[in-house]
Amino acid sequence: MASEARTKAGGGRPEGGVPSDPVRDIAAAWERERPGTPVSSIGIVTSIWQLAKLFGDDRRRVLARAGVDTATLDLLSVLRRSGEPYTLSTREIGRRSMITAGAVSQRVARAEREGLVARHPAQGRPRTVEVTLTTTGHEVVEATVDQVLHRETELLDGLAPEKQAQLTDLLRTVLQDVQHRLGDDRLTHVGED
Amino acid sequence: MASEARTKAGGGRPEGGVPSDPVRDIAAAWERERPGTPVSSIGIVTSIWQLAKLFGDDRRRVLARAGVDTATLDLLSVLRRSGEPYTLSTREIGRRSMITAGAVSQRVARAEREGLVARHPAQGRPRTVEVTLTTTGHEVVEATVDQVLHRETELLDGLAPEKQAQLTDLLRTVLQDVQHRLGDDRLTHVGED
DNA sequence: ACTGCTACGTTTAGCTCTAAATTTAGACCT
DNA sequence: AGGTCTAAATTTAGAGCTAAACGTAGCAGT
Repeated sequence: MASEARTKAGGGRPEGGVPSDPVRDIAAAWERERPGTPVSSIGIVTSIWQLAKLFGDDRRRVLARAGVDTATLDLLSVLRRSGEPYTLSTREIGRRSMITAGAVSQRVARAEREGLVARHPAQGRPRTVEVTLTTTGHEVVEATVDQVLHRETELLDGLAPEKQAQLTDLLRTVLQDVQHRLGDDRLTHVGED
Repeated sequence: MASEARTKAGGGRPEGGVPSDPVRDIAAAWERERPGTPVSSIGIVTSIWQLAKLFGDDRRRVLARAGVDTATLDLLSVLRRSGEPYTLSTREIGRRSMITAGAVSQRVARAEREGLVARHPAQGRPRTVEVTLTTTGHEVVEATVDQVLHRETELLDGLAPEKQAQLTDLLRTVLQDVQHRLGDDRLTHVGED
């Protein structure tokens, strides 16, 4: 029992023996405990989940030093990237950041409180609110984005460029496929607005 | 402006033209707006992030129907997988689930309130608390795990088995590498205790 | 034996998210 | 014109998480 990540791989001791593989151990544990458990997705889903956690935690720490939080930087980045006049509807922000309308409202409210964005009703399109980057908000993006992206490039440095390209391709394929299967609704009305 | 995801790909309309690639568009937008921005990590990090979000949201919806939340199922699963006697220290739970000690305390408290786990001081090891699956907790795992894993297998069905294997391999490599670079501290004391 | 030290778990404050209820203001019928 | 519908944003309730402060209890050195 409790053989997971301990049996013979040495659980991380740097002795150069058999390389440990915690994710594979999870699938093996399910099969040992419940033969027939459908484990084939674990090697992909669990790795993705753990990588997202590692990258996310790291990004939070990097940004904390600059006094920003990840949710706010995400909002500012979406606006910055959209180009002049750095303005998007809240609806569009939600779609691009993959969060609910309520989350958009709260992100915008927080950022507005700090003077990073401004809100105003859209011309011609009723019931629509547009969000614009302020000068301060623009400055915050410029001061932090490179740091974050450069840091993440470093973290991936160990993987040969060729393999990085392979991985990028595979992930793009999976992402598109999964989006389709998850009823696509959040992505069908892209080209408009 | 706002050419992101709009320029010519048609933004998801199923017309069979140039396939849209929202992640690539993000890198392109940074380069257009801020030439020199280090965008090389985006194809990997952003895809991982979005996939984690899609899988996570979907899992939450699947589990909501069964009246469980993802954090609780994660706790129960770790215990279930560890095998008889379905018991782990809170420390070990935190390490395996990649969450802080405080988060473990809260997860365990919630699950204990619902009668899914029990807490008791460890024999022989002072200051250590062990958490055990109750019969009810065991039943909840059995009733839900297959559903979740099967669903995720389905979501990945579109990718040929060969490519799934390739992806699994690449992700394992990256995961190990990134963990090393992130000072490893959370993983060095694995085999012990 | 006494005094810090250290390793563990818990509690607290604050942030962020989702889902659901609520508000708001054009648009459509008759 | 007046009532209903609908599409948008916002607010609210509640779940989770992290970081940091706290409590606690063996242990080591003198």
